[in-house]
Amino acid sequence: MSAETWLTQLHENGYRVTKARGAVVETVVQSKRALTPVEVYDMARKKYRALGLVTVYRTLEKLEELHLVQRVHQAAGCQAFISACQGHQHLLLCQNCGQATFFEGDDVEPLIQSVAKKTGYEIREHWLQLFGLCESCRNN
Amino acid sequence: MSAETWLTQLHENGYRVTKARGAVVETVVQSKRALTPVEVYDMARKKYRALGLVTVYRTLEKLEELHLVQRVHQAAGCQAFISACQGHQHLLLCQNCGQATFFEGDDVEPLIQSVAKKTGYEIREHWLQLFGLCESCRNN
DNA sequence: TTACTTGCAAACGTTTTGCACGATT
DNA sequence: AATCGTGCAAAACGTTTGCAAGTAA
Repeated sequence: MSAETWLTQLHENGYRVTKARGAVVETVVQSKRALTPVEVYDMARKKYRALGLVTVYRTLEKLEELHLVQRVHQAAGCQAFISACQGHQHLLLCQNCGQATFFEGDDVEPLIQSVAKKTGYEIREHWLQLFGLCESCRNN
Repeated sequence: MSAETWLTQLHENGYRVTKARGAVVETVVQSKRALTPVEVYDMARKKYRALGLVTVYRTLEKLEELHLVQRVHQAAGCQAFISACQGHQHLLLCQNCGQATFFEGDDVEPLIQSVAKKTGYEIREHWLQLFGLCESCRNN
């Protein structure tokens, strides 16, 4: 998905389209890795020098609210964000290069049903992440 | 598992058994919920007043290292810890009362194999958490 | 006795807030 | 013109570190 689409989404939800938001959105859309707010700040400032870190936080907050971005949980912490425009998806992360890949998790449904039955829970959300080595990192 | 077992484990790994560690361990072992360091601190201080927050952090670090405790990732963040004495397990969390239940995730293996095949990844770790309402919270 | 452990205070990095100025609609 | 968004500075927060005193082995 393109940065323009995201900006349109922001606009349609009553938010204004500004240079600062443009730089943040472009940075996150283009990245193949999950980025921390400071990483977004450093990268986006190459596109728009006057950008402030506070604006990065506030923009990421709005993007998360619109489900354009999702949080990535890792051993180091869970302050990293990645583009998530296709709705809820499961993540596969390369422990070497950090590259993130989404995968379909249809197979999770039966597991959820079975756990719900065994435990008496009503399950409302699930969250699955896999970690390993991507093809190109395996070959090095 | 009991607090004594944990303290023995600490001892066998070259760590000393102290009142401070006893209070932290007892608190975490007894809890059915994941606790943040500050929550552990507040609760453990009822058992040992002189306890410092720093010691809680340092003790949780050692317990995590020995795999007696595992980190719980939630929307609010990933600073909560829960007893994890049975090795790697999957968590089911009640969104209302916070109660945590472990469940077997044998069914995850085929999914992992299939993703590995499709993506070319070598998958080394996985991480699955379910969220919902526990039986007693559903009935209220 | 020795080395590990402790609590305190201070440092640190991250995230949030208050505010006057600036920009978008 | 009105409202929303901005960057700055400062505050708040969670976590880590240095250190001298205390404690387990």
